[in-house]
Amino acid sequence: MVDRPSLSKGEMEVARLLWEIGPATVRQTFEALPKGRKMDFSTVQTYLRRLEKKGYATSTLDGRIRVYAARAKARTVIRETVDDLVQRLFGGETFPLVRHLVEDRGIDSEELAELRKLIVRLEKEQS
Amino acid sequence: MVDRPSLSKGEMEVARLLWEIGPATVRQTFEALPKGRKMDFSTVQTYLRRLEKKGYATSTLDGRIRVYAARAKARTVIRETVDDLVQRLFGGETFPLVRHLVEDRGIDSEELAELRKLIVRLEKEQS
DNA sequence: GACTGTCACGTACATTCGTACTTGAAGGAT
DNA sequence: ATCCTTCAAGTACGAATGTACGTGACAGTC
Repeated sequence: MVDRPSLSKGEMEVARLLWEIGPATVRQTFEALPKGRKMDFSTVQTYLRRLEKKGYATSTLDGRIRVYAARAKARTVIRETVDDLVQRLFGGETFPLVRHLVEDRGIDSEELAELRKLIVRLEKEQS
Repeated sequence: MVDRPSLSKGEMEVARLLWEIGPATVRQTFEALPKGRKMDFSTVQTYLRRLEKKGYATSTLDGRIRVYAARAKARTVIRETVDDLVQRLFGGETFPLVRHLVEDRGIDSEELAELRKLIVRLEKEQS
């Protein structure tokens, strides 16, 4: 397990874009920003550079254009990040966070149904 | 809605302690650290000071001892913090985080059962 | 009443973060 | 050939962060 410095908030946003759109140039990443999320082109560039330095991405030159690709798997990074949050904000307990999510935030009925299925499945597996 | 600067990771840990043990001195907070979590006494002190400066805590002098108390409600801070994470790491979608939590982390059967009850209740409410 | 431990409070300091500008090369349009 | 656009790469820079030390006041002990 590589031990990477953890992601900063801004880096997280850009990393997510990389996972979403796959290998991409700075411009493509920049353009993948959610509307309403204003961030300078060169800021995106900086984040990508930092992601690479931290080991979360790689890049290659395609001609004179640099293409960045995620290196760490989304799932892994999510696990690490959420673990950290759970430790710090919930003292290591997962459940309160789950409760907060389903109770205090809008989960629509479709998602609720899906979630219920998931739980039933897990309960079966566990027994 | 007071608009506070967001909590840093270290501040989060200490804020959580304050919520957990209620109003407390630096020493009490320090001693409430989970075993294994080594943090200097004066580091705790700094975090408490910063929490106050950011508006998350208040303090009063009791004799010559300063007592800190949480000012922002845990629930609110958790909502803000988790909102931010969901935005950045999941593009605003709550469900993937919930799924990650119940799927990829150890949720024991007791918690699963409780969660199922919770969902059923929410489904009733929603209809 | 000198010594020792405990605080509050101020200060420190390297690192990381957020956010961006500058410079110079390269490629396309005229 | 010249101009504009687009990049890469380097640099910038104040604020926040993690982590802690120093100093001076007070309190309890011998």
